[in-house]
Amino acid sequence: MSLTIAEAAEQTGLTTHTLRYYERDGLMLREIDRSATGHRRYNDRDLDWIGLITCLRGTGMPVSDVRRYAALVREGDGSELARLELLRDHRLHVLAQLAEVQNHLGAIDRKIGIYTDLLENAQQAS
Amino acid sequence: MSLTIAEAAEQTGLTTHTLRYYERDGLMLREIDRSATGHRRYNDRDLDWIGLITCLRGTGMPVSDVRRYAALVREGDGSELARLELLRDHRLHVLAQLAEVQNHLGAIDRKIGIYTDLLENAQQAS
DNA sequence: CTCCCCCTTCGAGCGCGCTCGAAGTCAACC
DNA sequence: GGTTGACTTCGAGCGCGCTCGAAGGGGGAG
Repeated sequence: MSLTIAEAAEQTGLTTHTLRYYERDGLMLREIDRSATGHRRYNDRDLDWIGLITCLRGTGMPVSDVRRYAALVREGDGSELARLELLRDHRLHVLAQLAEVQNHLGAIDRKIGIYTDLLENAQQAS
Repeated sequence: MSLTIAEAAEQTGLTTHTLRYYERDGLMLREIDRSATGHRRYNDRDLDWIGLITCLRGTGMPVSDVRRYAALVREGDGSELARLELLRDHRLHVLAQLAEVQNHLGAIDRKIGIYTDLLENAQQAS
């Protein structure tokens, strides 16, 4: 139940470079365990946390905010409200961004409709 | 019905810097008209086109693909199918990206639920 | 013992999409 | 005539998030 960095990379879909980068940039909850020879060993909790990072990053949260969130979790008891607020703020950003993308997508779909009709008519005419 | 670059920026929500950048990077359909003194004058068609660029960029299309699309439009008759394919490809990317974001958002919402419950119970206990 | 591969750290580099600043022109207003 | 301010071009710079390469250390297979 502990993975090398290469295995963790495979599992999470990130690269080993990115995993090390997240760690040195303070996004991880703690320093990753090491084997006797100094190699990183990722456990289940590490992978869960990386999963959460992926959700946050994948919805556009800046690395700096992920770092802040990680710091709150590291603080432990008492920071729950701050964490909740951070997540709720982010949620609103994501919803706004989704609405905007869907709006833009609607315009693109209309454009696609125009070209589709145009080409269908051209085919009929030929 | 022709706007200065500052007015066009205001209308489109872009900056004057970005408008010039789009032009020199080949995203516009043609060179923008100039006043007697060499100042840019944006007309309605320019603004419509910038609106489309905004939709494409706002849904994550890379500048290089917008440039390709603009080149196809400039080519004129005969490029309609290529334009349609480009838009359809992009549409699929957007849909995939939306699905991923919504998926990630679900995980975040569950996390928010956990913290919300936690804090409600804490409040009851106090 | 050698080979090979995966790991380590550190710091530099990169790709994208702007973003900015310098230096200059011109028109309008006081 | 001087000042202000919006515009011009050009090229450099920046912020983000990785991404990569150099240089070196084990450790297991043959």
